[in-house]
Amino acid sequence: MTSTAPSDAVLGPAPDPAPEEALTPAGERLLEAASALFYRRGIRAVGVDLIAETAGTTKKTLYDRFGSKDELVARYLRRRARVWRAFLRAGMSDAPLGPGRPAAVFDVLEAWLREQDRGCAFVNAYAEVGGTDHPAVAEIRAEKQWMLRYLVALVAEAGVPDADRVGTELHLLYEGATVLATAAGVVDAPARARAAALRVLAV
Amino acid sequence: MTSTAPSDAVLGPAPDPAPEEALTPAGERLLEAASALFYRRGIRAVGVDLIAETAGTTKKTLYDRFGSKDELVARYLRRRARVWRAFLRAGMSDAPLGPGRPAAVFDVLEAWLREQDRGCAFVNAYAEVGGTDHPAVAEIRAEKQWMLRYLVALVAEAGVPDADRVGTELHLLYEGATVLATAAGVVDAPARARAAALRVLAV
DNA sequence: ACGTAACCACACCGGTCGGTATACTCGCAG
DNA sequence: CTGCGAGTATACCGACCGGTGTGGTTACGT
Repeated sequence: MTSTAPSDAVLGPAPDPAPEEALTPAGERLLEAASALFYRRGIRAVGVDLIAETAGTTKKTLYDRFGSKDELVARYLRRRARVWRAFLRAGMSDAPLGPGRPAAVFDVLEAWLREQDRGCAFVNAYAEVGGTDHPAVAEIRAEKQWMLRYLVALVAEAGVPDADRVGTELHLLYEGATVLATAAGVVDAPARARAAALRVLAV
Repeated sequence: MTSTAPSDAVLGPAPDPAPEEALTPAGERLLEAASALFYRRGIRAVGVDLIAETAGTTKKTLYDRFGSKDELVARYLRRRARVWRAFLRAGMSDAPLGPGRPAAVFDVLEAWLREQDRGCAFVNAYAEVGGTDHPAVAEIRAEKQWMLRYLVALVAEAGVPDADRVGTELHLLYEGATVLATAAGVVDAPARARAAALRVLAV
């Protein structure tokens, strides 16, 4: 593809596809309403009655489309991963090439967190379903793994040596920045992480 | 005091006291049961009936002692902060002096996470109550701020320049390691963070 | 003309939620 | 001896939980 994303050669068989099964109009409204509510208030705090009402439809339709609340939660996370990846790739297309390029991820993160003030939906979801066999657990693991792979590939393409180690360290900074910006209210956490990233990249 | 903890001179008026109001025996059992259940399963997933039953007492006693579930949650977090700080200080007493000393925090974190497999109780709690006026929010903010101050003081005492900036970067790595070790299942995240910390400390 | 997928309105289910009320027993300090 | 704080046992409250069932209305493809 283009230089705006790590290549498949580095990433291995792109673990991204899964073309998102189509939804009926009411199903779409339900997923939209559920996503907003789950993210803002948490999963267990939101009942299926509220979701159906917000979507302007009924519980019957919700269960016809998604089967269970748990599956709806998994769908919510799967879609959110797709949205974040699109946002990230779009933001990275502006970033200049060179060894400092991976640090641009933190600029994208900063912009993202300006709108997404409840932090990482996956970390939040894991707080509620971790340690169970909830179908969301797999989506959470997948997202974190994807992000690590993306960062490692970015570092490798930037020509920085030791891509595996450096990519992992960027991942640590990325997660730390998200958590501190949100739970601790440290608004400049992404900027701080970006500065640290440049040092880790030895630029 | 001793060299096992940042001094008050660096930390400012130690924000640690609050001697923990005493509890009756039944109250103690309730808080103990609630702590274990909240941490393992999440706050909203645990009902007051289960807490009372696990503690071998009744809901009546729970509400006599704590007034509400929300207050019990806040107490749970307040106590947990105290336990973590004691664990941290005890672990740091073994760490050698010198510019690499702050990195020992990640050894302590690794040991802590070997037993605490649901990650950071404060991050998890924030996922459930963030964005509300829940009394737990203040405890969460306080814990994160305490940890930042502790790290900055550690860095300063180790004689590393730019303590404020470096302490913040260690904080990012610390939070990142906790989140990745838990939600992403990256078991060596604390070790990776420790290595990155040494580089940030320019040792 | 017929089947069917999508949707809506609404009623219903057992169970659990946080929280309150009543009534009783015990040990202890005045 | 009395009063009180602590605790136990149990019943109750309205609200909400996730999930199901019934019946009826459109619109569309064959």
